[in-house]
Amino acid sequence: MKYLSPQYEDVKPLLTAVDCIIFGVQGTELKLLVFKREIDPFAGCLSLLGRFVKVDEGINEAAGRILFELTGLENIYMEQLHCFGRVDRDPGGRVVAIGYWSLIRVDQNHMEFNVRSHETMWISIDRISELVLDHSEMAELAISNLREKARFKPIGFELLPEEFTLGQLLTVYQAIFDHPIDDRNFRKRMLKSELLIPLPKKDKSTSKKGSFLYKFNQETYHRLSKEGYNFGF
Amino acid sequence: MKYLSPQYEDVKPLLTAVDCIIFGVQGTELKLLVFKREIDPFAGCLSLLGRFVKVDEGINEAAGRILFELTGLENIYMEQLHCFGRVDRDPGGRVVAIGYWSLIRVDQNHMEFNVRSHETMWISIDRISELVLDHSEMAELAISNLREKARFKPIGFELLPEEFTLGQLLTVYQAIFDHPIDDRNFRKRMLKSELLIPLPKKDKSTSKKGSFLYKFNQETYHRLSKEGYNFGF
DNA sequence: CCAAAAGTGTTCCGTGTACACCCATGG
DNA sequence: CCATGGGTGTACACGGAACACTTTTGG
Repeated sequence: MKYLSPQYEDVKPLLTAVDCIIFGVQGTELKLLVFKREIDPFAGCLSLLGRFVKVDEGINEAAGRILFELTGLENIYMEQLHCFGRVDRDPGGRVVAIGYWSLIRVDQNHMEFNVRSHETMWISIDRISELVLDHSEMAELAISNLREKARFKPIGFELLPEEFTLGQLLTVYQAIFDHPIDDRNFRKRMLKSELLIPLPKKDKSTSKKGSFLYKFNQETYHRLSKEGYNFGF
Repeated sequence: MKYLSPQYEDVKPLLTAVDCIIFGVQGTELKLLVFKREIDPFAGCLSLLGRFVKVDEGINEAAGRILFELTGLENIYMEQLHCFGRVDRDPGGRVVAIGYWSLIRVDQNHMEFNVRSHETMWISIDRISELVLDHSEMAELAISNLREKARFKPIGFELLPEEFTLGQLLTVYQAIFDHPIDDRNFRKRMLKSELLIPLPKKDKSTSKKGSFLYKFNQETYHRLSKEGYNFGF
Protein backbone atom coordinates (compact mmCIF):
# COMPACT_ATOMS: atom_id res chain seq x y z
CA MET A 1 0.00 0.00 0.00
CA LYS A 2 1.63 3.16 -1.11
CA TYR A 3 -0.32 5.13 1.51
CA LEU A 4 1.41 3.46 4.39
CA SER A 5 4.16 5.54 5.88
CA PRO A 6 6.77 3.93 8.16
CA GLN A 7 5.05 4.99 11.35
CA TYR A 8 2.15 2.68 10.49
CA GLU A 9 3.92 -0.63 10.69
CA ASP A 10 1.30 -1.90 13.12
CA VAL A 11 -1.48 -1.15 10.70
CA LYS A 12 -2.95 -4.37 9.49
CA PRO A 13 -6.16 -4.97 7.62
CA LEU A 14 -9.11 -5.98 9.76
CA LEU A 15 -11.84 -8.48 9.16
CA THR A 16 -14.98 -6.63 8.26
CA ALA A 17 -18.44 -8.01 8.77
CA VAL A 18 -22.00 -6.91 8.19
CA ASP A 19 -24.61 -7.66 10.85
CA CYS A 20 -28.26 -7.30 9.97
CA ILE A 21 -30.89 -5.99 12.32
CA ILE A 22 -34.11 -7.04 10.65
CA PHE A 23 -37.44 -5.74 11.87
CA GLY A 24 -40.90 -6.92 11.05
CA VAL A 25 -44.32 -6.44 12.55
CA GLN A 26 -46.26 -9.53 13.51
CA GLY A 27 -49.71 -8.94 14.85
CA THR A 28 -49.36 -5.86 17.00
CA GLU A 29 -45.75 -6.39 17.92
CA LEU A 30 -42.41 -5.29 16.55
CA LYS A 31 -40.15 -8.28 16.11
CA LEU A 32 -36.53 -8.93 15.39
CA LEU A 33 -35.21 -11.67 13.13
CA VAL A 34 -32.37 -13.62 14.73
CA PHE A 35 -30.96 -17.06 14.62
CA LYS A 36 -29.64 -19.62 17.00
CA ARG A 37 -25.89 -19.84 16.57
CA GLU A 38 -24.77 -23.31 15.64
CA ILE A 39 -21.06 -22.72 15.95
CA ASP A 40 -18.92 -22.02 18.94
CA PRO A 41 -18.36 -19.81 20.70
CA PHE A 42 -21.87 -19.19 22.01
CA ALA A 43 -23.47 -22.10 20.19
CA GLY A 44 -27.16 -22.14 21.02
CA CYS A 45 -27.30 -18.43 21.80
CA LEU A 46 -29.30 -15.85 19.91
CA SER A 47 -27.40 -13.83 17.37
CA LEU A 48 -28.01 -11.32 14.63
CA LEU A 49 -27.50 -12.47 11.09
CA GLY A 50 -24.07 -11.56 9.84
CA ARG A 51 -21.33 -12.47 7.41
CA PHE A 52 -17.97 -11.14 6.35
CA VAL A 53 -17.54 -8.59 3.61
CA LYS A 54 -15.71 -9.92 0.59
CA VAL A 55 -12.76 -8.09 -0.79
CA ASP A 56 -14.39 -7.47 -4.15
CA GLU A 57 -17.73 -6.10 -3.02
CA GLY A 58 -18.78 -2.77 -1.53
CA ILE A 59 -20.21 -2.79 1.96
CA ASN A 60 -23.70 -1.89 0.78
CA GLU A 61 -23.64 -4.69 -1.75
CA ALA A 62 -22.36 -6.98 0.95
CA ALA A 63 -25.27 -6.03 3.14
CA GLY A 64 -27.72 -6.73 0.35
CA ARG A 65 -26.08 -10.04 -0.47
CA ILE A 66 -26.03 -11.13 3.14
CA LEU A 67 -29.67 -10.29 3.63
CA PHE A 68 -30.50 -12.22 0.50
CA GLU A 69 -28.43 -15.25 1.44
CA LEU A 70 -30.05 -15.44 4.82
CA THR A 71 -33.65 -14.63 3.99
CA GLY A 72 -34.07 -15.04 0.25
CA LEU A 73 -35.45 -11.50 0.06
CA GLU A 74 -34.28 -8.77 -2.31
CA ASN A 75 -35.08 -5.10 -2.75
CA ILE A 76 -35.55 -4.55 0.90
CA TYR A 77 -35.43 -1.28 2.78
CA MET A 78 -31.99 -1.24 4.30
CA GLU A 79 -30.01 1.42 6.02
CA GLN A 80 -26.58 1.58 7.52
CA LEU A 81 -26.78 1.95 11.26
CA HIS A 82 -23.34 2.31 12.74
CA CYS A 83 -19.93 0.77 12.69
CA PHE A 84 -18.89 -1.23 15.74
CA GLY A 85 -15.20 -1.69 16.29
CA ARG A 86 -14.14 -2.22 19.87
CA VAL A 87 -11.01 -4.35 19.96
CA ASP A 88 -12.58 -6.95 22.18
CA ARG A 89 -16.08 -6.95 20.76
CA ASP A 90 -15.62 -10.42 19.34
CA PRO A 91 -13.53 -12.92 21.26
CA GLY A 92 -12.93 -14.83 18.03
CA GLY A 93 -10.71 -12.13 16.59
CA ARG A 94 -10.51 -8.49 15.59
CA VAL A 95 -13.62 -7.93 13.58
CA VAL A 96 -15.13 -4.60 12.68
CA ALA A 97 -18.87 -4.99 12.24
CA ILE A 98 -21.05 -2.68 10.25
CA GLY A 99 -24.65 -2.85 11.38
CA TYR A 100 -27.45 -2.48 8.85
CA TRP A 101 -31.08 -2.41 9.80
CA SER A 102 -33.93 -3.32 7.53
CA LEU A 103 -37.65 -3.50 7.50
CA ILE A 104 -39.43 -6.38 5.91
CA ARG A 105 -43.03 -7.05 5.13
CA VAL A 106 -44.18 -10.00 7.08
CA ASP A 107 -46.54 -11.66 4.68
CA GLN A 108 -46.47 -14.81 2.60
CA ASN A 109 -42.96 -14.01 1.29
CA HIS A 110 -41.48 -14.29 4.65
CA MET A 111 -43.14 -17.56 5.40
CA GLU A 112 -41.07 -19.19 2.67
CA PHE A 113 -37.71 -18.26 4.01
CA ASN A 114 -38.77 -18.89 7.52
CA VAL A 115 -39.29 -22.48 6.54
CA ARG A 116 -36.19 -22.60 4.38
CA SER A 117 -33.69 -21.65 7.04
CA HIS A 118 -35.35 -23.16 10.00
CA GLU A 119 -32.83 -21.86 12.50
CA THR A 120 -33.99 -18.28 12.08
CA MET A 121 -36.74 -17.00 14.32
CA TRP A 122 -38.62 -13.86 15.19
CA ILE A 123 -38.19 -12.67 18.72
CA SER A 124 -39.95 -9.97 20.65
CA ILE A 125 -37.83 -6.90 21.07
CA ASP A 126 -37.81 -7.21 24.81
CA ARG A 127 -35.58 -10.22 24.40
CA ILE A 128 -32.83 -8.12 22.87
CA SER A 129 -30.67 -8.44 25.92
CA GLU A 130 -30.29 -12.15 25.22
CA LEU A 131 -28.24 -11.51 22.09
CA VAL A 132 -24.56 -12.43 22.01
CA LEU A 133 -21.54 -10.13 21.82
CA ASP A 134 -22.45 -6.49 21.25
CA HIS A 135 -25.51 -7.50 19.26
CA SER A 136 -27.81 -6.22 21.97
CA GLU A 137 -26.21 -2.84 21.71
CA MET A 138 -26.64 -2.91 17.95
CA ALA A 139 -30.27 -3.86 18.16
CA GLU A 140 -31.02 -1.23 20.80
CA LEU A 141 -29.41 1.42 18.67
CA ALA A 142 -31.31 0.20 15.64
CA ILE A 143 -34.58 0.54 17.50
CA SER A 144 -33.91 4.08 18.53
CA ASN A 145 -32.83 4.86 14.98
CA LEU A 146 -35.98 3.30 13.63
CA ARG A 147 -38.16 5.30 16.00
CA GLU A 148 -36.31 8.52 15.31
CA LYS A 149 -36.62 7.95 11.60
CA ALA A 150 -40.26 6.99 11.77
CA ARG A 151 -41.11 10.34 13.28
CA PHE A 152 -40.00 12.24 10.23
CA LYS A 153 -39.84 9.85 7.31
CA PRO A 154 -42.68 7.73 6.04
CA ILE A 155 -40.96 4.40 6.61
CA GLY A 156 -43.89 2.70 8.28
CA PHE A 157 -45.02 1.65 4.83
CA GLU A 158 -41.95 -0.51 4.34
CA LEU A 159 -43.45 -2.92 6.81
CA LEU A 160 -46.71 -3.41 4.98
CA PRO A 161 -47.84 -5.29 1.89
CA GLU A 162 -48.64 -3.41 -1.30
CA GLU A 163 -52.25 -2.87 -0.31
CA PHE A 164 -53.18 -2.15 3.25
CA THR A 165 -55.82 -0.57 5.41
CA LEU A 166 -55.43 2.43 7.67
CA GLY A 167 -55.95 0.12 10.58
CA GLN A 168 -52.95 -1.97 9.59
CA LEU A 169 -50.84 1.14 9.15
CA LEU A 170 -51.84 2.35 12.59
CA THR A 171 -50.95 -1.00 14.04
CA VAL A 172 -47.50 -0.79 12.50
CA TYR A 173 -46.84 2.60 14.00
CA GLN A 174 -48.12 1.53 17.37
CA ALA A 175 -45.82 -1.46 17.22
CA ILE A 176 -42.83 0.69 16.34
CA PHE A 177 -43.41 3.12 19.17
CA ASP A 178 -44.88 0.62 21.55
CA HIS A 179 -47.61 2.94 22.67
CA PRO A 180 -51.14 3.76 21.55
CA ILE A 181 -51.74 6.50 19.01
CA ASP A 182 -55.01 8.37 18.67
CA ASP A 183 -56.92 6.79 15.82
CA ARG A 184 -58.62 9.94 14.51
CA ASN A 185 -55.59 12.16 14.58
CA PHE A 186 -53.59 9.43 12.90
CA ARG A 187 -56.06 9.18 10.04
CA LYS A 188 -56.19 12.92 9.63
CA ARG A 189 -52.43 13.23 9.39
CA MET A 190 -52.04 10.34 7.02
CA LEU A 191 -54.79 11.41 4.69
CA LYS A 192 -53.54 14.98 4.64
CA SER A 193 -50.02 13.85 3.81
CA GLU A 194 -51.01 12.64 0.35
CA LEU A 195 -48.97 9.52 0.96
CA LEU A 196 -51.98 7.32 0.44
CA ILE A 197 -53.74 6.43 -2.77
CA PRO A 198 -57.24 5.20 -1.98
CA LEU A 199 -58.24 2.08 -3.84
CA PRO A 200 -61.80 1.31 -4.84
CA LYS A 201 -61.90 -1.86 -2.79
CA LYS A 202 -62.37 -2.94 0.71
CA ASP A 203 -60.76 -5.55 2.84
CA LYS A 204 -63.56 -7.47 4.47
CA SER A 205 -61.41 -9.97 6.26
CA THR A 206 -61.45 -8.25 9.60
CA SER A 207 -64.86 -6.60 9.83
CA LYS A 208 -68.33 -6.79 8.49
CA LYS A 209 -68.33 -3.26 7.22
CA GLY A 210 -65.01 -3.73 5.48
CA SER A 211 -62.24 -1.16 5.45
CA PHE A 212 -60.82 0.66 2.48
CA LEU A 213 -57.53 -0.42 1.03
CA TYR A 214 -54.80 2.01 0.09
CA LYS A 215 -51.52 1.77 -1.63
CA PHE A 216 -48.84 4.28 -1.00
CA ASN A 217 -47.84 7.04 -3.30
CA GLN A 218 -44.26 6.36 -4.33
CA GLU A 219 -43.80 9.88 -5.57
CA THR A 220 -44.94 11.63 -2.43
CA TYR A 221 -43.08 8.99 -0.48
CA HIS A 222 -39.76 9.87 -2.06
CA ARG A 223 -40.39 13.58 -1.77
CA LEU A 224 -41.25 13.31 1.88
CA SER A 225 -38.36 10.94 2.54
CA LYS A 226 -36.07 13.70 1.45
CA GLU A 227 -37.85 16.70 2.89
CA GLY A 228 -38.90 15.07 6.10
CA TYR A 229 -42.42 15.18 7.44
CA ASN A 230 -43.48 15.55 11.00
CA PHE A 231 -45.90 12.78 11.85
CA GLY A 232 -46.24 14.15 15.32
CA PHE A 233 -45.65 11.01 17.34
CA MET B 1 -10.39 -17.40 12.11
CA LYS B 2 -12.62 -20.10 13.39
CA TYR B 3 -15.67 -18.25 12.10
CA LEU B 4 -14.68 -18.72 8.49
CA SER B 5 -16.57 -21.46 6.80
CA PRO B 6 -15.36 -22.89 3.48
CA GLN B 7 -17.73 -20.75 1.42
CA TYR B 8 -15.84 -17.64 2.53
CA GLU B 9 -12.52 -18.30 0.96
CA ASP B 10 -12.60 -14.92 -0.76
CA VAL B 11 -13.05 -13.13 2.54
CA LYS B 12 -9.93 -11.21 3.35
CA PRO B 13 -9.39 -8.55 5.92
CA LEU B 14 -9.71 -4.98 4.65
CA LEU B 15 -7.71 -1.90 5.45
CA THR B 16 -9.73 0.27 7.73
CA ALA B 17 -9.27 4.01 8.01
CA VAL B 18 -10.79 6.88 9.94
CA ASP B 19 -11.43 10.16 8.16
CA CYS B 20 -12.17 13.24 10.22
CA ILE B 21 -14.64 15.91 9.23
CA ILE B 22 -13.73 18.78 11.50
CA PHE B 23 -15.96 21.82 11.77
CA GLY B 24 -15.24 25.17 13.31
CA VAL B 25 -16.83 28.61 13.13
CA GLN B 26 -14.61 31.49 12.09
CA GLY B 27 -16.24 34.87 12.07
CA THR B 28 -19.72 34.23 10.79
CA GLU B 29 -18.86 31.23 8.69
CA LEU B 30 -18.81 27.49 9.17
CA LYS B 31 -15.46 26.09 8.09
CA LEU B 32 -13.95 22.72 7.47
CA LEU B 33 -10.44 21.69 8.42
CA VAL B 34 -8.62 19.98 5.57
CA PHE B 35 -5.11 19.58 4.36
CA LYS B 36 -3.26 19.65 1.12
CA ARG B 37 -2.19 16.14 0.25
CA GLU B 38 1.53 15.82 -0.11
CA ILE B 39 1.57 12.30 -1.44
CA ASP B 40 0.38 10.85 -4.67
CA PRO B 41 -2.12 10.16 -5.92
CA PHE B 42 -3.80 13.56 -5.84
CA ALA B 43 -0.81 15.41 -4.41
CA GLY B 44 -1.75 19.05 -4.01
CA CYS B 45 -5.47 18.34 -3.73
CA LEU B 46 -7.63 19.01 -0.70
CA SER B 47 -8.31 16.07 1.53
CA LEU B 48 -9.89 15.26 4.84
CA LEU B 49 -7.58 14.21 7.63
CA GLY B 50 -7.37 10.48 7.93
CA ARG B 51 -5.24 7.58 9.05
CA PHE B 52 -5.50 3.83 9.29
CA VAL B 53 -6.92 2.04 12.30
CA LYS B 54 -4.38 -0.04 14.15
CA VAL B 55 -5.07 -3.63 14.93
CA ASP B 56 -4.88 -3.13 18.67
CA GLU B 57 -7.16 -0.12 19.04
CA GLY B 58 -10.90 0.31 18.84
CA ILE B 59 -12.29 2.52 16.12
CA ASN B 60 -13.41 5.23 18.51
CA GLU B 61 -9.98 5.30 20.12
CA ALA B 62 -8.47 5.44 16.67
CA ALA B 63 -10.61 8.43 15.82
CA GLY B 64 -9.52 10.21 18.99
CA ARG B 65 -5.88 9.39 18.38
CA ILE B 66 -6.00 10.53 14.80
CA LEU B 67 -7.64 13.80 15.71
CA PHE B 68 -5.00 14.32 18.35
CA GLU B 69 -2.10 13.48 16.07
CA LEU B 70 -3.31 15.87 13.45
CA THR B 71 -4.48 18.79 15.57
CA GLY B 72 -2.98 18.36 19.01
CA LEU B 73 -6.45 18.61 20.51
CA GLU B 74 -8.00 16.20 22.98
CA ASN B 75 -11.42 15.83 24.55
CA ILE B 76 -13.19 17.03 21.49
CA TYR B 77 -16.80 16.50 20.57
CA MET B 78 -16.70 13.66 18.11
CA GLU B 79 -19.34 11.51 16.56
CA GLN B 80 -19.32 8.64 14.14
CA LEU B 81 -20.90 9.63 10.87
CA HIS B 82 -21.03 6.71 8.51
CA CYS B 83 -18.95 3.95 7.08
CA PHE B 84 -17.87 4.30 3.46
CA GLY B 85 -16.93 1.13 1.67
CA ARG B 86 -17.36 1.19 -2.06
CA VAL B 87 -14.84 -1.12 -3.67
CA ASP B 88 -13.43 1.62 -5.87
CA ARG B 89 -13.63 4.50 -3.44
CA ASP B 90 -9.87 4.69 -3.16
CA PRO B 91 -7.76 3.89 -6.20
CA GLY B 92 -4.85 3.07 -3.90
CA GLY B 93 -6.47 -0.08 -2.61
CA ARG B 94 -9.47 -1.54 -0.89
CA VAL B 95 -9.96 0.70 2.11
CA VAL B 96 -13.06 0.96 4.22
CA ALA B 97 -13.27 4.44 5.72
CA ILE B 98 -15.19 5.33 8.82
CA GLY B 99 -16.08 9.01 8.88
CA TYR B 100 -16.15 10.89 12.17
CA TRP B 101 -17.20 14.49 12.49
CA SER B 102 -16.16 16.82 15.25
CA LEU B 103 -16.69 20.34 16.41
CA ILE B 104 -13.83 22.39 17.70
CA ARG B 105 -13.64 25.73 19.37
CA VAL B 106 -11.75 28.08 17.17
CA ASP B 107 -9.87 30.15 19.69
CA GLN B 108 -6.27 30.43 20.80
CA ASN B 109 -5.92 26.64 21.09
CA HIS B 110 -6.48 26.15 17.48
CA MET B 111 -4.01 28.80 16.46
CA GLU B 112 -1.24 26.66 17.90
CA PHE B 113 -1.90 23.59 15.89
CA ASN B 114 -2.66 25.58 12.83
CA VAL B 115 0.89 26.82 12.97
CA ARG B 116 2.28 23.46 13.98
CA SER B 117 1.02 21.54 11.02
CA HIS B 118 1.18 24.22 8.43
CA GLU B 119 -0.32 22.12 5.70
CA THR B 120 -3.74 22.12 7.35
CA MET B 121 -6.15 24.88 6.47
CA TRP B 122 -9.70 25.96 7.06
CA ILE B 123 -11.87 26.11 3.99
CA SER B 124 -15.31 27.49 3.46
CA ILE B 125 -17.91 24.77 3.17
CA ASP B 126 -18.82 25.76 -0.33
CA ARG B 127 -15.46 24.41 -1.43
CA ILE B 128 -16.41 20.91 -0.36
CA SER B 129 -16.69 19.74 -3.92
CA GLU B 130 -12.94 20.22 -4.31
CA LEU B 131 -12.14 17.38 -1.95
CA VAL B 132 -10.57 14.19 -3.26
CA LEU B 133 -12.08 10.71 -3.48
CA ASP B 134 -15.42 10.41 -1.76
CA HIS B 135 -14.45 13.04 0.79
CA SER B 136 -16.93 15.51 -0.65
CA GLU B 137 -19.68 13.01 -0.07
CA MET B 138 -18.49 12.51 3.49
CA ALA B 139 -18.36 16.20 4.20
CA GLU B 140 -21.80 16.83 2.70
CA LEU B 141 -23.26 14.07 4.79
CA ALA B 142 -21.52 15.44 7.86
CA ILE B 143 -23.05 18.85 7.29
CA SER B 144 -26.53 17.51 7.01
CA ASN B 145 -25.90 15.42 10.12
CA LEU B 146 -24.64 18.45 11.97
CA ARG B 147 -27.67 20.50 11.00
CA GLU B 148 -30.07 17.74 11.84
CA LYS B 149 -28.43 17.28 15.20
CA ALA B 150 -28.26 20.98 15.95
CA ARG B 151 -32.02 21.22 15.68
CA PHE B 152 -32.59 18.93 18.61
CA LYS B 153 -29.42 18.72 20.64
CA PRO B 154 -27.57 21.64 22.16
CA ILE B 155 -24.36 21.08 20.25
CA GLY B 156 -23.85 24.67 19.21
CA PHE B 157 -21.97 25.16 22.47
CA GLU B 158 -19.24 22.79 21.40
CA LEU B 159 -18.07 25.43 19.00
CA LEU B 160 -17.64 28.17 21.59
CA PRO B 161 -15.12 29.00 24.28
CA GLU B 162 -15.98 28.47 27.94
CA GLU B 163 -17.46 31.93 28.30
CA PHE B 164 -19.44 33.47 25.51
CA THR B 165 -22.15 35.98 24.76
CA LEU B 166 -25.57 35.37 23.33
CA GLY B 167 -24.45 37.18 20.23
CA GLN B 168 -21.64 34.71 19.68
CA LEU B 169 -23.98 31.79 20.22
CA LEU B 170 -26.39 33.24 17.69
CA THR B 171 -23.56 33.66 15.22
CA VAL B 172 -22.62 30.02 15.61
CA TYR B 173 -26.14 28.83 14.89
CA GLN B 174 -26.47 31.14 11.93
CA ALA B 175 -23.20 29.80 10.58
CA ILE B 176 -24.36 26.21 11.00
CA PHE B 177 -27.63 26.78 9.21
CA ASP B 178 -26.35 29.41 6.85
CA HIS B 179 -29.38 31.60 7.27
CA PRO B 180 -30.43 34.38 9.61
CA ILE B 181 -32.27 33.58 12.83
CA ASP B 182 -34.51 36.02 14.64
CA ASP B 183 -32.50 37.56 17.44
CA ARG B 184 -35.34 37.97 19.95
CA ASN B 185 -36.85 34.54 19.51
CA PHE B 186 -33.39 33.03 19.75
CA ARG B 187 -32.70 34.71 23.07
CA LYS B 188 -36.06 33.70 24.44
CA ARG B 189 -35.57 30.06 23.55
CA MET B 190 -32.04 29.91 24.87
CA LEU B 191 -32.80 31.61 28.15
CA LYS B 192 -35.86 29.47 28.70
CA SER B 193 -33.90 26.29 28.06
CA GLU B 194 -31.84 26.70 31.23
CA LEU B 195 -28.76 25.79 29.25
CA LEU B 196 -27.12 29.08 30.11
CA ILE B 197 -25.58 30.18 33.37
CA PRO B 198 -25.36 33.96 33.44
CA LEU B 199 -22.05 35.32 34.66
CA PRO B 200 -21.69 38.61 36.50
CA LYS B 201 -19.45 40.06 33.86
CA LYS B 202 -19.68 41.65 30.51
CA ASP B 203 -17.64 41.38 27.39
CA LYS B 204 -16.94 44.92 26.28
CA SER B 205 -14.81 44.02 23.31
CA THR B 206 -17.52 44.38 20.73
CA SER B 207 -19.75 47.16 21.99
CA LYS B 208 -19.80 50.16 24.26
CA LYS B 209 -22.70 48.84 26.23
CA GLY B 210 -21.07 45.46 26.70
CA SER B 211 -22.88 42.15 26.56
CA PHE B 212 -23.28 39.64 29.33
CA LEU B 213 -21.19 36.52 29.35
CA TYR B 214 -22.61 33.07 29.96
CA LYS B 215 -21.22 29.66 30.43
CA PHE B 216 -23.24 26.64 29.67
CA ASN B 217 -24.87 24.40 32.16
CA GLN B 218 -23.23 21.00 31.79
CA GLU B 219 -26.00 19.30 33.68
CA THR B 220 -28.86 20.64 31.61
CA TYR B 221 -26.68 20.11 28.57
CA HIS B 222 -26.36 16.41 29.20
CA ARG B 223 -30.00 16.04 30.07
CA LEU B 224 -31.11 17.80 26.90
CA SER B 225 -28.59 15.92 24.80
CA LYS B 226 -30.36 12.77 25.79
CA GLU B 227 -33.94 13.97 25.79
CA GLY B 228 -33.68 16.18 22.78
CA TYR B 229 -34.88 19.74 22.67
CA ASN B 230 -36.55 21.48 19.83
CA PHE B 231 -34.70 24.68 19.11
CA GLY B 232 -37.14 25.46 16.38
CA PHE B 233 -34.76 26.22 13.56
C1' DC C 1 -24.91 63.86 21.89
C1' DC C 2 -24.80 60.24 18.82
C1' DA C 3 -23.54 55.93 16.85
C1' DA C 4 -23.55 51.07 17.53
C1' DA C 5 -24.57 47.02 19.57
C1' DA C 6 -27.45 44.86 23.46
C1' DG C 7 -31.52 43.82 25.23
C1' DT C 8 -36.70 43.34 25.82
C1' DG C 9 -42.61 41.94 24.94
C1' DT C 10 -46.67 41.25 22.39
C1' DT C 11 -49.81 39.66 19.00
C1' DC C 12 -51.24 36.32 15.72
C1' DC C 13 -51.74 32.12 13.55
C1' DG C 14 -51.16 27.35 12.77
C1' DT C 15 -50.99 22.96 14.40
C1' DG C 16 -51.12 19.23 17.65
C1' DT C 17 -54.25 17.17 20.97
C1' DA C 18 -58.01 15.60 23.30
C1' DC C 19 -62.23 13.75 22.91
C1' DA C 20 -67.45 11.05 21.52
C1' DC C 21 -70.53 9.70 18.31
C1' DC C 22 -72.59 7.66 13.85
C1' DC C 23 -72.05 4.11 10.03
C1' DA C 24 -72.29 -0.17 7.63
C1' DT C 25 -72.96 -4.92 7.59
C1' DG C 26 -73.02 -10.02 8.45
C1' DG C 27 -74.86 -13.15 11.16
C1' DC D 1 -81.44 -6.24 15.55
C1' DC D 2 -77.20 -6.08 17.48
C1' DA D 3 -72.37 -6.59 17.92
C1' DT D 4 -68.17 -5.35 15.77
C1' DG D 5 -64.84 -2.77 13.73
C1' DG D 6 -64.67 1.47 10.43
C1' DG D 7 -64.96 6.04 9.87
C1' DT D 8 -65.75 11.23 10.95
C1' DG D 9 -65.49 16.61 13.25
C1' DT D 10 -64.73 20.16 16.71
C1' DA D 11 -62.97 23.07 20.41
C1' DC D 12 -58.97 24.43 22.96
C1' DA D 13 -54.32 25.30 24.23
C1' DC D 14 -49.75 25.85 23.20
C1' DG D 15 -45.77 27.21 20.89
C1' DG D 16 -43.43 29.17 16.97
C1' DA D 17 -43.07 33.28 14.03
C1' DA D 18 -43.16 37.92 13.01
C1' DC D 19 -42.16 42.27 14.37
C1' DA D 20 -40.05 47.62 16.60
C1' DC D 21 -38.46 50.17 20.10
C1' DT D 22 -35.56 51.33 24.34
C1' DT D 23 -31.06 51.05 26.77
C1' DT D 24 -26.27 51.77 27.57
C1' DT D 25 -21.96 54.04 27.07
C1' DG D 26 -17.46 55.28 24.81
C1' DG D 27 -15.84 58.53 22.07
